[in-house]
Amino acid sequence: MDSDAVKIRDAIRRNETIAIGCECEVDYSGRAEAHLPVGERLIIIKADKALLVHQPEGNAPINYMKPDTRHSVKLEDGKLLLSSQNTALKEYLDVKMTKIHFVSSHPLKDGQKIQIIGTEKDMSEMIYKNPSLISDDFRPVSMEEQTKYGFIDVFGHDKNNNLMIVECKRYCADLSAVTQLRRYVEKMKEVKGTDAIKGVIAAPKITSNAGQMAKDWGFDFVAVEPPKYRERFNKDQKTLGNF
Amino acid sequence: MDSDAVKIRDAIRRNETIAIGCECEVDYSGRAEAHLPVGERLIIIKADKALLVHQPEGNAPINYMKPDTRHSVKLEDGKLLLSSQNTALKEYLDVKMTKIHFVSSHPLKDGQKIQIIGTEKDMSEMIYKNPSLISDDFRPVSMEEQTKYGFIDVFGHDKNNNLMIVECKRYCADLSAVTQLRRYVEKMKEVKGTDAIKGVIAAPKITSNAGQMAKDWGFDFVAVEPPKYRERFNKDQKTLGNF
DNA sequence: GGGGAGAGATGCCGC
DNA sequence: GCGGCATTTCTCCCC
Repeated sequence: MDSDAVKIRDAIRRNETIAIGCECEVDYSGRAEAHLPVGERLIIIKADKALLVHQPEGNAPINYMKPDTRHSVKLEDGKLLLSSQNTALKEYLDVKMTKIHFVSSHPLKDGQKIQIIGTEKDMSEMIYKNPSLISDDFRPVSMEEQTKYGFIDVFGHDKNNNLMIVECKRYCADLSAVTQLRRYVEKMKEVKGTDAIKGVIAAPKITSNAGQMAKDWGFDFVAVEPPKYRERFNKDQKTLGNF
Repeated sequence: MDSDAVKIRDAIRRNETIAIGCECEVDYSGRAEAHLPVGERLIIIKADKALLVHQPEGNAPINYMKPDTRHSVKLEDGKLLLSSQNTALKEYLDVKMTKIHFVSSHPLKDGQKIQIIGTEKDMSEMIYKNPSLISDDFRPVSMEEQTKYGFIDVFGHDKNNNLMIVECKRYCADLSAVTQLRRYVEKMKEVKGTDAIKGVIAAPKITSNAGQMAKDWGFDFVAVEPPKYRERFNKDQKTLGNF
C-alpha cells in the first residue's frame, strides 16, 4: 500500500487519469453532507482533477468532486487516505481506503467533441422545415428564438394570422412542459395585447395530467417523434430517414 | 491486444468491475444517435453490466449504457471491438479501441447506501419543526404531502386560518419553482373555493425574474438555508488549511 | 457570471 | 409501470 500511495501521488502530479479498485469509506461535505460506509468501489481521478467514486452497480457516481480539485494522499494506520479539497466551491471529500485491489493510470489526451442527433433542437428544426407535422396551416417564422418572454422552440402563425407557439419535448411531455408553454403564451398575449395565440405541445406522448392541463388551457397536443438520421442499428423504422 | 481481449472477456463473464485506459472511437444508437471521434478515454464496465465512457476531462460520462447490457468483445483489423447491446431498451453502443494502455479488473462487492443530509426533504422537515423560519404566525399541518394537486413540501395556515403552501428549494429558486407553486395554489383555490391561500417560496435565494414573477402572483419569498448537521468535517478541513 | 432550459438526463418514491 | 419531482443534478448557450 506504500507503493500504491507513491504511484497515485505521482500520477496526480503528472495529470494522468487514474483508476483505483479498492475497499473504502467516503465522507463528503459541501453542498450537502454525506457519508458512505465501507464497501468496494472504483475511484477515478481525471486529468483535470475531477474525482469520481463509483459503486460496482448503478449508472451514476455515488460521490464526486468537480474539476480543479486539489488531492493529497497519505498513509494513516495502514490505510490510504485520499483527501480532496475544492476551496473555491467549499467542497471537501475524504476517501479512506482499507484495501487496494489495483491502481492503474495513464496520461490520457482527448480533445474530441461528441456529435449527437435527435435532440430537442433537431426536433425544432424538423418541425420548422416540415410544418405540416403540426397542422396543415402552420406557417413557422422562427425557431430556437431567445425572446424576452422566453426561449421559444418554434414560433409562427396559422392562415388566419393567429400566432402559434410550439413547445417541443423529445420524450413524454409532463406538467412542467405545459406550464412552460403557458408562461410563454401568457407573456406573449400580454405583450401583443391579443388573446389570439395558440399554444402547441409537440412530443411523442404526454402524461395524462399534462394532457388534461393542456386541454384546460386550450393548448393542442401533437404527437411528433424526434428525428434520427443514423438508423444503422435499428432498421425497422426508416420512414423518418428522409429528413 | 489479443490477451487484452481475453482478459476483458473473462472479467465480464465473472461479473468483475473493469477499467480500461485506451484510445477509441464510440458510436451510440438508441434514444438518440451519437458519434465520438478517436481520442483517449477510460472505459468502465461494472458488475451489473453498466458501461461508462469517460473522457480525461469533465464530470459526466460522454457515453454510457445502462445496467443489464450485453457486451461482446472481438478483434478486427488489429482493433479491439467492444459491442454493447441492450435489446430491451433498443440501445446499442460500439467502442472501437485502437490502442490499449491498461486493463484492470476485480470482483467488487458493495451493498452500502449513502447517507445524505441537507436535501430538500431535510429542509421541509426543518421548516415544519421551526415554522417561525417562514413567519411568526405560520402553523404547519403536514409536510411532503402527496395530494392530487401535487406534491406539497409544507402545508399549513396562518393565525387567521388562511391556508399556506410552502415550496422549498435547496438552491436558487427559479421560474419553474414559481410556476410549480402557482400550480399548487391555483388547484387548491379551485378545490377549496377560496382565494385566501398564501404561496411561499423558501430558498437561499431567488433569481431576479423568478422574484418578480413571485411578486406578480402575490407569493412571498423567504430566505432559508438548507440544514447541515455535520459541520465537524468542515471545521477539520479548516484546521488543515492553517498548515 | 447569472439566468434559463435541455439531457441519450438519473434516481427515488408513491400510486 | 406511470407519474411527479429532486438532484452534491450537469451541461450548454445566451445575455
